[in-house]
Amino acid sequence: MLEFAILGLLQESPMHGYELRKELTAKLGAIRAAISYGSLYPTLRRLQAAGWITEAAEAPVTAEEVPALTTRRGRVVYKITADGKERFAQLIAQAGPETYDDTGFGVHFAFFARTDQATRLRILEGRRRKIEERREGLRDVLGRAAERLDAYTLELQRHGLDACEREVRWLEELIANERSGRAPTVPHMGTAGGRREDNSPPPPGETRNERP
Amino acid sequence: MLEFAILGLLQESPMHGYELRKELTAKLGAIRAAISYGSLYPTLRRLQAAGWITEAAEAPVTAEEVPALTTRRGRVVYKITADGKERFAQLIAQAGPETYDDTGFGVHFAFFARTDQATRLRILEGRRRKIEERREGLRDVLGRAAERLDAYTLELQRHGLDACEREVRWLEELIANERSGRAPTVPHMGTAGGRREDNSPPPPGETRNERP
DNA sequence: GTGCGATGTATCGGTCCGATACATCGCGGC
DNA sequence: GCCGCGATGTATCGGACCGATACATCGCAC
Repeated sequence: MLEFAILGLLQESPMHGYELRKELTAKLGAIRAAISYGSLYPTLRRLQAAGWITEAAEAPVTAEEVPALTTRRGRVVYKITADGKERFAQLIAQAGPETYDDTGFGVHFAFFARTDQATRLRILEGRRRKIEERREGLRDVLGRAAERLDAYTLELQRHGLDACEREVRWLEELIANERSGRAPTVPHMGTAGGRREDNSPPPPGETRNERP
Repeated sequence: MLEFAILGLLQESPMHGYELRKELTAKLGAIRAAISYGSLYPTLRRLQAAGWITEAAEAPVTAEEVPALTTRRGRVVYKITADGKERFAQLIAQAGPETYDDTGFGVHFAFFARTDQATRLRILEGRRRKIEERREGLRDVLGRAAERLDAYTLELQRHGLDACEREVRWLEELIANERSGRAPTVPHMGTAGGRREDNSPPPPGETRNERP
């Protein structure tokens, strides 16, 4: 998962570890807490060893002011390689079961702008199926095993069931949108305050403004 | 987390691994997928080594029919010890930051029937605080960094924000209920079909019917 | 000039997952 | 009668990721 996310982000622009973590946190904030350095740095090393990314030594400020007084290790900027882009494409294409669990789906969804429509559809439907299964499981427990469980556990299940039903509806809308051409923008099902003006969806596909 | 859940479940009745997993799945189905044997069995061994649980060898059928033709290892039933109960109480009392993350909170909540009211309140409020922080983070991104992100990422954030707002409301109701005496039963905020008849909440505290 | 919060890289132990292996039991079908 | 097969049951191994920790630098306010 981390591998996927890093490869995806580095396609937008080269970055060093710290920056990568911040961008990751911003992009994936909805689905998981900040990612740990304890996984980030080892993963970067692994990707580098595999040849998916390379270390692009940061040109120190204006290239002549270099203090060199200190060890001057400084930030290590990583950029994606051609092999890395290929790898990313391959990771998008192949969908294992982990593609549909909470984290896996979230990460894939976050990079939908780099995913072709057919794959987007496949992932959305796979996720829906998975959530529907979870929903049925919860309904079963709430129905059949209700008397075996205490009131708090039951309340937890109800809340979970509600979340499942809500997500299924969300996915339905996304799938419908996807089928009929245009990009996301579910019509604000929440109570969440004011949706800001424009937000016109870009055409599906490559969308993000690459920084030069 | 697993340690906590196992100790909690074994207080209700002795069980063997497989059964433990099923009960765990039923009780925690709302917050996480089935727990893996790859963590369950090692954890059982760890708990046993620590003296929190003991192996209560299953009396094989009628105690004389024992075939012994095969290795006859069979199921290993575990029961909690006095130390184990003490440990569980201690785990409830001390709340680290992990008590408020998705999994940690869910597991604690699932055992609220064994938790005193003051602690329940503390955990609910801690969770609310945490979710409010996540919510603010998402609002920030949606506000400040909106133009830097593609339409899909934004949609993901919106969905996440919606979930946060929903959970905060849920927690508010639980907290209000908790303060004014009686147990859970949030008034069915969902579209979720028919709530079955009674469901009268038991008084807070020990509630679950112990199997003899 | 000095302290302090943000920036930045890095490692270590521990928890948990997913895949895999293997044995037993009960039951329906042939 | 016996064969297969799905549910029950215990177990290990490699790998992913986390949380704590350590340490160095930079910019800036006091």
